[in-house]
Amino acid sequence: MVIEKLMGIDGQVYDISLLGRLLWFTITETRITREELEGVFERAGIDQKWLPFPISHRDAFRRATKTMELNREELAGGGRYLNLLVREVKCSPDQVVRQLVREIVDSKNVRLEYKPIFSLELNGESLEVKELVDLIELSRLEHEMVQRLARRYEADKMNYNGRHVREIVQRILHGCNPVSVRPSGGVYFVPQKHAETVDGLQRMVKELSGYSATSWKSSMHSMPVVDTEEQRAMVHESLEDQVKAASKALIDEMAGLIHQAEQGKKVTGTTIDNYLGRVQELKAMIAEYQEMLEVEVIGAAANLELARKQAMKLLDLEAVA
DNA sequence: CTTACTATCCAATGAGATGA
DNA sequence: TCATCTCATTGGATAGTAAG
Repeated sequence: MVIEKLMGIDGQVYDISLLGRLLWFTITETRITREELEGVFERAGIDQKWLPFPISHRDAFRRATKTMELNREELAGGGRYLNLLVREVKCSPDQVVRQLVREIVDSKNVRLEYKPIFSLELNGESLEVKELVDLIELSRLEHEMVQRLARRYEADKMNYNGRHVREIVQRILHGCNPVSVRPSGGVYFVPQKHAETVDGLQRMVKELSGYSATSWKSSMHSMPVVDTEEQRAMVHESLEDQVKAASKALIDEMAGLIHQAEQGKKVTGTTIDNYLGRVQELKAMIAEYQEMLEVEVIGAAANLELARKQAMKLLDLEAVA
């Protein structure tokens, strides 16, 4: 039982028992360099072990070229639309080649024109752009896209984006055994014992909001969940749903593996360890919540037991092989 | 072969347009 | 005014792919 002092709106301080926190966040498009990110971690008091891997040139090249794509830009004259597509042509350890393809949809004459117009190459770390058609033929839009590429690539090499940041947040949150309160995520309950980590996350997201690339800022909010019957029921119900869903996902995945194994495909020990690990993780989570809620999580536990049995069956398969 | 990462799909959501 | 739709955005899940 966790007792906290909370000030009521009447200014009085009350002793209140807290179950945990309800938290929600949104991470908007972000541009942040690794150095800046290290600074954010430092100031928020987050362990540097959660830092992402350095950005690879290859990925930066892929992201930068991907932004050259266009969808249904209406052309002068009417009835004709321009699409720009980026397609990968070659990928080897020292070179990536992509081509920018012009697709013109002509709805009046019911025709499709399709033509590679640029070759975009990454040789080692350096970007090279070669035109495949006469420059005269190029439209203003196409010119712009190509001109923007070099800067885009430099920027993407230096900066992590919103997706990266979201992943960092989620990885850290995962360690707090969160329960999604809404079916598709977005709002999480986190037990009080992880309140410190949640505080750290909130500090981190606040710092990160300074690096949002849009007018919308990243944000994370949380509010205390007071220990009442009603709140316990809310957490319990969400937990049951989540563990059932997670167990089912595990069972289905393992069923697929067992099927493959029966077809003669090898199932490696590490794959099985991976599943057993996930079963253990869920089990630990149920244990944590059972202790906290002082209830038996019966339905979910039963499902998890099924998952565990299936994992054991996988183990048997491995033993035979 | 495993791991990391991107692209892509799907569902939920909310704003705005449209029409009865 | 209200119901219905379309579109864009967001988060989650997953398949495919290249590096190590």
